[in-house]
Amino acid sequence: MKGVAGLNRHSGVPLYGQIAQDLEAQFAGAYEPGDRLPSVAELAEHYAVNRLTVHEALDVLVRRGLVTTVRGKGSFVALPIIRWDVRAGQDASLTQVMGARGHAVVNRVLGVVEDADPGLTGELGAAGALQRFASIRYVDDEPWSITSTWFDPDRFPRLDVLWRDRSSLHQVLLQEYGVQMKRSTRTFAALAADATEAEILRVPVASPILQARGLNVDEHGVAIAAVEHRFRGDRIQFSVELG
Amino acid sequence: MKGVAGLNRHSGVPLYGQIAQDLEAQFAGAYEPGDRLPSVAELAEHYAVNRLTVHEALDVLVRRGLVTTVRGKGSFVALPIIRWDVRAGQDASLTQVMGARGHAVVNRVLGVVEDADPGLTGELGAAGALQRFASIRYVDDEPWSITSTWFDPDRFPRLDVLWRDRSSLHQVLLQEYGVQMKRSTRTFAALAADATEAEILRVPVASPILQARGLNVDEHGVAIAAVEHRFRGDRIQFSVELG
DNA sequence: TAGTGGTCTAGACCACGCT
DNA sequence: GCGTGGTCTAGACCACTAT
Repeated sequence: MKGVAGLNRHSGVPLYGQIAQDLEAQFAGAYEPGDRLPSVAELAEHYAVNRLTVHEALDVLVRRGLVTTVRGKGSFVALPIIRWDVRAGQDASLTQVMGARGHAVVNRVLGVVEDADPGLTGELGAAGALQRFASIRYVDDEPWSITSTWFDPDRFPRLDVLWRDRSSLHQVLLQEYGVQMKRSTRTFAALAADATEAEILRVPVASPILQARGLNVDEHGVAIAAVEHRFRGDRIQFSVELG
Repeated sequence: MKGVAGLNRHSGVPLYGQIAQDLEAQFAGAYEPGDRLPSVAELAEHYAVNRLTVHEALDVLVRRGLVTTVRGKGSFVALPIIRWDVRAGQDASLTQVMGARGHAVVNRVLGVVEDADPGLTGELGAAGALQRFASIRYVDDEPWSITSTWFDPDRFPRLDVLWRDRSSLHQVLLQEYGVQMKRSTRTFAALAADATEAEILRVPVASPILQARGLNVDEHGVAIAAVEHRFRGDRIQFSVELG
């Protein structure tokens, strides 16, 4: 069974690319999501290439989200991607939407720091420095997004204490300050995860990240918070009604 | 100058990751965008590691868009990312916006095929199969996005002929059919480029792609086209004012 | 202990750009 | 021809999982 798959060493296409393509083609039919692939050693023998070459092929598929590798266990066809529409309208927070569907959403506040970003301070109409909250959102114990939220501490005193380990910021604002927070503007970009983000979100370095930045306002349209979300690209999409 | 950079072989962090971090840190200060980095061989000697290990470090930075490598020439600090806000409101097409700023926008129609996607057919209220236009958008001769656009051929007969090699679809629709096309809904996701997309957009495989799907409507709010853009993540961001 | 994927080395050859 | 990055091999060692 050597070289049976028809690898071409002089086609200009690297062997690991050909192997990745060959494996991907088999995912439609021969493999089910969750199936274990042959081990690196077995694949290396099957394709008659070095183990490293197989590893590079798997690396391509891992970065594309088609394969998951676990050290000591094996390589697996990735589970079908669960995409959630975070419909942009109104006041529906992810915590509420997902909670209604029976998912456990936990928001963990990592910490609060002073941040004197002049642009954001102006947008929020603050007099002094802002408080920046860093938090991670987990859905069913899986990390989904990293969020930075900037508030004016003069407008929301003691928020750093009140928001500690409570899932929903929306709830805290409503119950403690009587403020109904809504999304106002959002800017979307596709980024690649750096080492820190990758570790927090448990994805490979350089995985796609959907970045959503913008402003949140109260019921009178007054800006009360600046937000930056970094969603795992394999878990979230964002829907918007325009104009 | 061997091992001078303080690489730690027993920290659990792979050497290529440490090297990537070390290089990235130097980009703020020691290097300017466009500067050539030392060659792989020089870096290997500097860090006292194998060439392959350096290559893996550069690979991380390339995938994150921080470094560009050119075979036969060298590795270079990537040029500053030009991000363009495609403000979502109204009828402003990218062609118009960029043209007004002095950039040459060319839209090349790759081809037209029949596509009987039942979901899209229903959304467009079409009776029969749709026409799917595949096109690539170039800004200053650089590929920026791959677009698929679905039309009802009964509503826009001969569009496949009229839109060949004309930059602006908006213009064609306005001049030939008297229709003012606007964006209606958009869904954003972050994906990883597959081999085909990567080649067309001239980016590495698995680079971040900002996918925007949705509907376009005429001045009466009637759906006339379904659209899917795949933007290079390093070239485009999308801004939206929410309701 | 055996099997898995992850990293690293030394060395080789290739494709490409420049001079 | 020479230097560049890209690919590939053979072999080694490691970290982790399961039994």
